Amino acid sequence: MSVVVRFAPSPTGFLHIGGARTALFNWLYARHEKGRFLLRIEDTDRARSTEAAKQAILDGLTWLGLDWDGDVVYQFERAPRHAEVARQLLAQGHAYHCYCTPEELAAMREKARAEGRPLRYDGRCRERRAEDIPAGVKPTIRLKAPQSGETVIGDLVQGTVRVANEQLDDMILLRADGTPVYMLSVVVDDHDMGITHIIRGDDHLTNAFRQTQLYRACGWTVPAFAHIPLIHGPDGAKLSKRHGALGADAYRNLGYLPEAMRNYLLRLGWAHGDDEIISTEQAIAWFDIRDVGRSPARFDFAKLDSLNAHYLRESDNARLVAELRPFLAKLLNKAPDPTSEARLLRGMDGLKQRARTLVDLAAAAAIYVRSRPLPLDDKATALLDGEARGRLARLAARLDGIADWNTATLEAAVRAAAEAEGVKLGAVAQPLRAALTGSVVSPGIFEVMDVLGRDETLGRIRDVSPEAPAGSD
RNA sequence: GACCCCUUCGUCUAGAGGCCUAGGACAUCGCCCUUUCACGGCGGUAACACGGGUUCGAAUCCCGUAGGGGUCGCCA
Repeated sequence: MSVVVRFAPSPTGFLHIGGARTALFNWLYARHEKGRFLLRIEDTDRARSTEAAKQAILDGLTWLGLDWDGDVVYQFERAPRHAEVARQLLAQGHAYHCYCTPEELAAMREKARAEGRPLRYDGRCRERRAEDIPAGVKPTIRLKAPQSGETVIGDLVQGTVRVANEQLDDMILLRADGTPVYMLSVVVDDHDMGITHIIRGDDHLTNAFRQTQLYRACGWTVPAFAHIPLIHGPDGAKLSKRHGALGADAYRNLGYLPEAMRNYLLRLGWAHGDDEIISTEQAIAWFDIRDVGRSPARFDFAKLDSLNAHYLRESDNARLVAELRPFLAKLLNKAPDPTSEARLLRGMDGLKQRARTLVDLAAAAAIYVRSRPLPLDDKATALLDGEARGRLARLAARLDGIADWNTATLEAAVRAAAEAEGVKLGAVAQPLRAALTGSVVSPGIFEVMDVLGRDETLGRIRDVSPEAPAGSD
């Protein structure tokens, strides 16, 4: 039997990190098994579902490279079919009308809570006689669930989990207004879509029992379940926004690469021996839902950062230049011009090994994009005292005489200058870096000069020279 | 409260009775490389929640305790 899985988010918010991992695991399992990965938008909550949230989810999946098969299924459109199944169950005697009002139900729960009993519906409408039916009350339809015995699910991640049927009550299938509830919609859709494996968050584990009862009542095959642990914050509690409970777009804006996100999320709860850097191809080849761990993992930005730094270093330079555009535009309030982009491409090898995110990279890359005169940060300013500026002026004359402008000739010139001044290389190189980059941290200085070219290099040095105050050129 | 699940270095994890003096990665500390910062290299600190069993032998199996999490809607 071919595997069919689905990712079924409700469009009431962005694609958060937990959902992204659920989608990843479903996608990997489908690709590994050469099955199908379907997408269903659970938009039955009309009040909370929004078009923007739906789009954010689709964009998030696309950005992460998790492509789905076939058309997106919208659950709301299938409400008539869900209602039909409920009425069918009613006709077959597997469900019944319940005339209890929300107020009665609330009172029932309150009483149970006060008496320390489980908060379950007592099934009082199961045997309600015709003359007892209150006038003017629209009934809901409830599942007539087994009252004894136990319901067992064989979960691919959690193992065999069983619960006594007394713990489960008769759930509502169809609301008084005739609309289906989530539990019904999910089961009907999963069945109709031919889902063979339901891979979802652990928070649905208890739902699996009720859904199993529903599958049985309908006479349908129960799919395999795999409830994956939730992602927690650094403190072990629920993931908060500050700790990473962000939408996919937020991670994108934070400068993370989709392949880094995939690798990080994959290793949260799943491992393949000691492997840490895992390509998507390897992930597909190795992934098995049975290898997912049972304990929840904590989200750790530091590890994500290190993975991102790795993928940044591995990235193609041209791609990075392109990825950098929006970050640079935001940082400098202008898009890089062609000259800058050419410099970025040449200087990328030196830049990318120093960054953890695209935001870092943009900040470092700004040295090739900013126009003169460069703003100097505090440390650079402190470094450029009168003595240093004097040395730079003398260095400029020496550089001007270089016939062939490349890292080797530049290094030779700067070293010769330091020697002539009777100082260590750093005493010349650091002020030079300050003048050329406005900072005391940058890629190798000879590389910077090479990328900048003769005119820009000399210009930037002149900007800080004693004779020509910054900003005069 | 009831039911269910979880528990190896700070974090993610390897580990499926002897290969464990518990391995890797991130983080952290130190050293090397070095014009800065990174990268890279080398090395260090650091964990089987606790208590009982079972067994010749337990991180691995069983029971209990503690801690954490999830679920108990005419939300999804």
